[in-house]
Formats: sequence, C-alpha cells, structure tokens
Amino acid sequence: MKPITLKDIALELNISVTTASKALKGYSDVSDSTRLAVLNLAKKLNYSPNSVAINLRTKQTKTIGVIIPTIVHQFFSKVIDGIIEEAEKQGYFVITLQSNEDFEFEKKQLQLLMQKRVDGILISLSNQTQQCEHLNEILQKDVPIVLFDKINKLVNCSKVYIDDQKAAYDAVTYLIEKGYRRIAHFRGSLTPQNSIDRFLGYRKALTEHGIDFDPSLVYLCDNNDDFNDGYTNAQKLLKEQPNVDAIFAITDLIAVGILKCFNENGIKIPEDIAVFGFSDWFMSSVVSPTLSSVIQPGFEMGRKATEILIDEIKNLNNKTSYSFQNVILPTSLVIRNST
Amino acid sequence: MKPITLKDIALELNISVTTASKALKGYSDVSDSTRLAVLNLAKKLNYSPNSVAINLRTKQTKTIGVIIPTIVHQFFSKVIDGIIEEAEKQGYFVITLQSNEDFEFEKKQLQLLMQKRVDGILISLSNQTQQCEHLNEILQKDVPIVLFDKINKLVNCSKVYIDDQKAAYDAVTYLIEKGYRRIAHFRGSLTPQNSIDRFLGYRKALTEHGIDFDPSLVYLCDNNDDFNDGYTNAQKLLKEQPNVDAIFAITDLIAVGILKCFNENGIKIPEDIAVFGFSDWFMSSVVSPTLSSVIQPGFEMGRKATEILIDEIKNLNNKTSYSFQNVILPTSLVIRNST
DNA sequence: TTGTATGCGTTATCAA
DNA sequence: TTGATAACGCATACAA
Repeated sequence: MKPITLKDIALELNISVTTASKALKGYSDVSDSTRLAVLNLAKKLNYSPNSVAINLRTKQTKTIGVIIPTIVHQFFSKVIDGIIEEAEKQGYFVITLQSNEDFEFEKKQLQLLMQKRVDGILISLSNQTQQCEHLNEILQKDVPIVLFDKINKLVNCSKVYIDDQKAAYDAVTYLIEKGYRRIAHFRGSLTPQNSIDRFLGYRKALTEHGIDFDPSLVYLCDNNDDFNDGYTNAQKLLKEQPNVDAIFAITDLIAVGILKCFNENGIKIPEDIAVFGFSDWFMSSVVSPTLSSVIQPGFEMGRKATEILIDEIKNLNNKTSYSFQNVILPTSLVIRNST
Repeated sequence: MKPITLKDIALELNISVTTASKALKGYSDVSDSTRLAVLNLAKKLNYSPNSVAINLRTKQTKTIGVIIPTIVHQFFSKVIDGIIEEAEKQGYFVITLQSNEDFEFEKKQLQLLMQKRVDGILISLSNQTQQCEHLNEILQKDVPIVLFDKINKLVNCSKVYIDDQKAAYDAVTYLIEKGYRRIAHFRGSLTPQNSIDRFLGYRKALTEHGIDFDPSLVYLCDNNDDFNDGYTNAQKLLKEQPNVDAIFAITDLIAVGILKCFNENGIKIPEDIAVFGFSDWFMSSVVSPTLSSVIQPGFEMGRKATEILIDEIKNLNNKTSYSFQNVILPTSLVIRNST
C-alpha cells in the first residue's frame, strides 16, 4: 500500500496540488468549501505528509545526531534519555552512534551524520580524541555542535559539562575532613579533560589542606575496562601502599572493582580504607558497603545540551546571531557507607 | 557554507548533471577522462551526496526506528548496542524512542516513525500493550516490523525472543534440585507475555517436581519500579510467609531489592532464603551476596532482530517473497552466592 | 559517450 | 480564489 500524497487528494477532488497543499497548511487564500473538502479527505485517507520531501525543500531533517563513547553505560543512558525527551518535545528525532573510545571511529561516525544531513550534533568525545579538527570542519559548514561531558575547551562551540575539578575537590575534601590523610587516587587516562580535572581537584584538595601530594599514590586506570582496572590496581595498592587509608576513584565502576578486591581480602571499608566513587550509578546504592559518590546530573546534561543545540539550529535558520554557551551543571556528594 | 551538489560539479566541468551522476556511480557509459575529472573534482570539493534527495527518489530512508519501554535499563542498552552495530554494518541509521510502558505513547511514537518514513521498525512492547491493531496497520502499509523481547504472539511478523517459560523453569528447577522446597515467585504485571511465561515456567517446575503450587507465594510487582517493588514485597513476605526458603524473581532489579530488605533484616542469603534473579545485569555480580540469575542475550537479540528486519526491507524492495521468522535465543543460568 | 526530460512530494512565487 | 511553474538534489529512461 503506497502512502497517500497531495496528488492523490488533488486528483480525487479535481483541484490542483497547490490548492490542496495550501488548504492543509491553513493558508487564507483558499475557500472554506475546498478547505473543508481537503481536510476531510485527508483525514479519511489518513494522509501524512512525506517528511522526506519536506526535508528536501526546507533543507532541514529535524534530526539530530548523538555520538557517545559507549551505549551500555548508565551515565550515558541517562544523558540519552534527556536528549530524546527534549528533542521529542521540540519535534526532533535522535540518531545515536557510538565511538567506542576510538578517534578514527569517531571521525567516521561524524561523517555519517553529515551525510545524513542531520541539523546538529551532540557529542561526548572519545578518550583518544585530542585534536579537534574534525569538529571544526563541521562547524564551518554551519552545522552546530554542542559538546557535553567529555569536552574540549578549545573547540569554539557550546558546551555542557560539570566542574570536574570542583567535584573532585569536594569529594577529597570530604575525605580529609573525615580524618583520612593518606588518600590515593585511581585516575583515568592521561589525556581526557575530565580525567585531568578530577586529578587536579584531588591534588588541590590535598595541598590546600596541608597534605603533601604523593605521586606514588596515583594509580592509572586506562584500559577502558573500569571494573577490572579498579580491581587489579587495588590489588597492586594493597601490596605497594599498605598505609593508604582512603581512595578517591574517578568512576563508580572503578570504585566497585576496588570494593570487590577489598572484600575478598578482608579489608574493612571504611575502617581500614575508605572508598569514594564518581557518577552515582544505581549500582552504588546496592553494593556492600554502599558507595559514596559524586552525583552527576546525566539526564539534565542531555536535556540542556539538546535545548541549546536546537536553539542554535533555529537561530541559524532565522539568521539570528547567537553566542556559544558554556553551561556548568552543579554536582553534589552522596555519602554512604564506604567513607 | 552550502553543501556541494552535482550541479556544482557539472557546472565547473561543463558537463551535464546526468553525466556527473553517472561518473560518480561508476556507470560504464562514461569516458574514462570525464569520469576521472568528476571523481577528482568531487574529492577536491569534498562532495557528499545529499541523502535526503536520494531518499526521496528511492523511497528509502536507510533508517530504522526502535521503540523500547525504557532507555535507562541495562538489558535494553545491550539490545540497542546490538541494533546499532548491525544497522551500521548494513548502512542503516537508528532512531530510538521510548514508550515509557504506556500504550498510548507507544502508538504516538509509532506514528512519528511512520511520518519519518523509516524503512522498518523494531519494537519491544510496553507492559500496557495488549491489543496490537497499531502494529497491524503499519504492517499493512508494507513497513516491516520485528518484535523482540516483549512480543505478542498474535502479531503476524518476525519475532526474536527467549523462551521465558523454559528459562524460568530451569532456574526454579535448579532451586528445587538444590533442596529448596517452599519457593516464592515475585512476578511482573499480569498481562505481558514474558511475565506470564516466567510465571508459568515457575509453576511448571514446581508441579513437575512434585511440589504443590501455592498461589499465596506469588507476589505481584507491577508498579514499574522494580527495585522498590522487590524491597517492599520482600518485607511483606517476611511477615506473611516466614517459612519460605527461596524466591525466584522476575528481574534482577527486583531481586536486588529483595537482597536489600533481607540484608537489613538479618536474613541470611542463601541459608535462610535463597534468591534467584533474571537478566544478569552487571550489578548482580557485585552485590552482596552475588546474585544467581538467568543470562539473557541482549546484544545478540538486538543484532539478530536487526538482521532480520533489514533482510525483510531488502526483500520488500526486490519484491522477493519471504516468510516471517521466529527466533528463540538460548538462555543459561549463572550461579552465584545467593542460591 | 553524452545529455534531455521526467519524476520523487512538497511548497513558494507569481500569474490568471 | 485557484493553479501553473519552478525548485529542492538526484537518478533513470530514452534520445541524440
């Protein structure tokens, strides 16, 4: 069964396609009688305008593309949830792709979205992504991009993220105020901005509270396999640093890996060693002990980024000038039994 | 900066749009010299064909729509992962929408996808969905649908799912063979097929092993809030059924809610009461005690459903006839410390 | 080997 | 008030 077109309606009513189109769009220069006839027939035939044709004419697809490093990831799921909700509210569709934390793949996905002629792009950069020429090229083509979560400050576009440095500072400060002194940090890869910022926040909290920063207490988790990274580095730490009394982990998944290792080795949490996570995944509220963490507003991040992106798309269409936004969403701590 | 079109290329080379088009598509009736010229210029100008125009001509959007009840859900995340991977391999994009377990909303989302002229639809039905006229209408319009996970057997289309009854039977049989006798079931809503099937598998396992089915041991979790449903019903069970020695829960999230309640009340798991989950979320391997569960192949389910859908799309285009597939993916048990 | 004409479905422009 | 025409960008049948 082929979809009904304006032509079908026009033919049946013995009018022109133009008139049918005008009637459906509520133009004033159509007589009431024809308008009614068109509207009725359209309803009867269940007419639904061909959005592809409209896209071709208007040069808009009412579709936005999203690229995230990983789909199966609670934080990004929440972000996508926010994106889809806001997009739908504004009549946009969402195409989702993942970069698998691979720079080349990220570039390819962007190309696909450009070929698809999406109206705008939301992207959280892969850990491998350092230079951002691929983004600049797209921006030059007047396709707006909004970076979220894993951003690059040098790209000239809007961004929605959290203050990772402050969030980490807050978490570590909490530990210090609780009396912990020898605090290790399980950090992420060396290049991503939020990995760097969380590390800086950790170091700043230490030094500002009169605790010497000791590089040997920083463990690198960059195998893109957080849970096991946490687990194996925790084993290492137990051997190398017996007098550590707390760990600030860059993600909850790493923290949960640490918990597993400690539980297996009879280390009491938080009595022997406290553990602080980051992101507040649901899991963290049900592990043993329950994990203290940083609340990162994923849904709101997705929602806000989408709102900004669609605003920019609209401004671009209206040729209204606009300036890029830098939105920093607030974070907070949730204290549970691991600290 | 406007995108380059065939017209631009043709103009610059003083040839017709047709020839440019043919050259790029590798038609044989183009001289080597012009072909080369076109190819070079296209590369130089970074030409990328306008897919919207192609969509309009070919009446294909190379896009499939996906509707799931909830985005923030580990199982569905895995399914989406499989869908996106297979779709991309075959050159298709994926638009994701969620029904929020609401029948009316599900219908609306389907309408949106139809307006968008997607080539096919993958859907896991909402718990509220009982009649499926909305799906039949779409199938009549020659837009293929593949149902997955939460299916309705009466719809005449391909389906990919697991044998919920057998999976539940296996889990409960395991409990019985372990020596548990008074086994409760925390079931899902009354209408969804997989909720019914898991219940039937539970009952069948009991009766086939000579244990009387006792309806008072079945607790209904239908508030669409699994974790809390599990938690509160576990409290109820502790009061009402002190001599239950095992629980088979319809989802891991419910099972984890049960664990929380039992841990808080000093109930030893599995000594006092064993707990069996369903779906094998990552969480289940890190809670205390670790949770036995049914492994449900989410990624493969998404991948396979997509493969079938795209096959049907292609057959439809070639006017090749085909028959609907009924794929039942295997499940298995993972035994941990809760049983 | 190349190009003209036509159409995909819609809408803006302009003439009737 | 209505409709013929053109255009969006591409691809095909057919003519040259």
